[in-house]
Amino acid sequence: MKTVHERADIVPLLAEIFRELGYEGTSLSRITQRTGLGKGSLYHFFPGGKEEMANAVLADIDAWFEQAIYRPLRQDDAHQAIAAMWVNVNDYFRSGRRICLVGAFALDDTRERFSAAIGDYFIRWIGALRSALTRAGCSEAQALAEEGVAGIQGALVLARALGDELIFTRSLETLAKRFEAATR
Amino acid sequence: MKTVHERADIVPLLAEIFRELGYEGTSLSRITQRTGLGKGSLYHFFPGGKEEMANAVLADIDAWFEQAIYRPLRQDDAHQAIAAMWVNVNDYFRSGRRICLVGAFALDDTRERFSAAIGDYFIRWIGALRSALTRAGCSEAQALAEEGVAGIQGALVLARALGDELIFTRSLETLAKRFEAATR
DNA sequence: CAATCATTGTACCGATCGGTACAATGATTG
DNA sequence: CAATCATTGTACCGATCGGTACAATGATTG
Repeated sequence: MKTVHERADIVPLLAEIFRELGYEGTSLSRITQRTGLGKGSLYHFFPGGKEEMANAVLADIDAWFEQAIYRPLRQDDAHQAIAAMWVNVNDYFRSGRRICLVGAFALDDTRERFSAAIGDYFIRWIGALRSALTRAGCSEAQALAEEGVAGIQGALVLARALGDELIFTRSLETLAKRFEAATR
Repeated sequence: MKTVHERADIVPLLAEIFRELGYEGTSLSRITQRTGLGKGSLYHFFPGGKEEMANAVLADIDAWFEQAIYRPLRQDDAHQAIAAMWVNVNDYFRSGRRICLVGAFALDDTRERFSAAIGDYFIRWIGALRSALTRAGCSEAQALAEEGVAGIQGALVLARALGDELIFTRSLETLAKRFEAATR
């Protein structure tokens, strides 16, 4: 028997595995188990092996954030885009049950492998958020944008460390209020 | 030739290795290289292997935070203790060049192995900080304490991701100002 | 229908993994 | 000085690592 897959369907599965196990903790045998794809298929779609898989995942994540978060922040109504960001981020990270793969990669030496993609992700997020804040009339837009993105990353760490979903959503609400106060 | 070591001298070396490579990324051969200790010594001091080494590191970290951060926050003058916390944290994390091992462990599935120690670390940090904030007259002490600890963790992620030391120190200063505004 | 070619499963590779066994070493103790 | 015992270096273990080779499969194309 032979099941045929498409590369695009595999990337989200890989993302979830890397998220749970980290780059070093993700072995090809685990990938085989959880995706149902043999090594033949895996290396057919990703000739560069594990590193190419991780790069594909990072590109996929970047594309999602670009269309769902960054672009609205840059182009749409500033207040609405910022408000939408909190909602979308809460959904995307499943109220803190899901972590940010980019943030996790940044913490250990897998950062060296993907430093360009990792730096880009945060630079663009902060930049887009600063843009919206500036348009909304915030005077210290850069500092507040950094604080917002850092706050989200920190809330993810706390939520995972405490096994507490509520703390993530609660942290986002606190940040949202602070942003509202700074843009009126 | 034979060099004799003590267990207490090894733990900080192990801490630095785990910090850089993560739990899964830290192999015994890397430990051997960087500590200069052979497997014989390593398993003599830590019969439980890698897991016992990580536990020893976590206990060491906990002890340092207890005496340098938590206890002052609980017992000393609230304003002074909070102000000292920002300084000590900035030093300890080397302005963001060093990461928080506990936070990093929380993000992937090494959390399962050490969940008790990881949860404890953050519970006690937040608790001690809340205690100081309450004594200083802050009305929303719990929320602000969570925001402070999360802010530090997030700032570490950002500093590493951007390879920017300044952002960490700057984030701490922003948090410090917010705390001062809330306690007067 | 025949030929092509993307996709797959399996067998296999050397290197490294975490861990064990144990004799040699040498400081400490009586 | 002799005996003890913590500490060490080395050889070795099976399991798993990431990766390669390649024949078999089967959908797509002409």
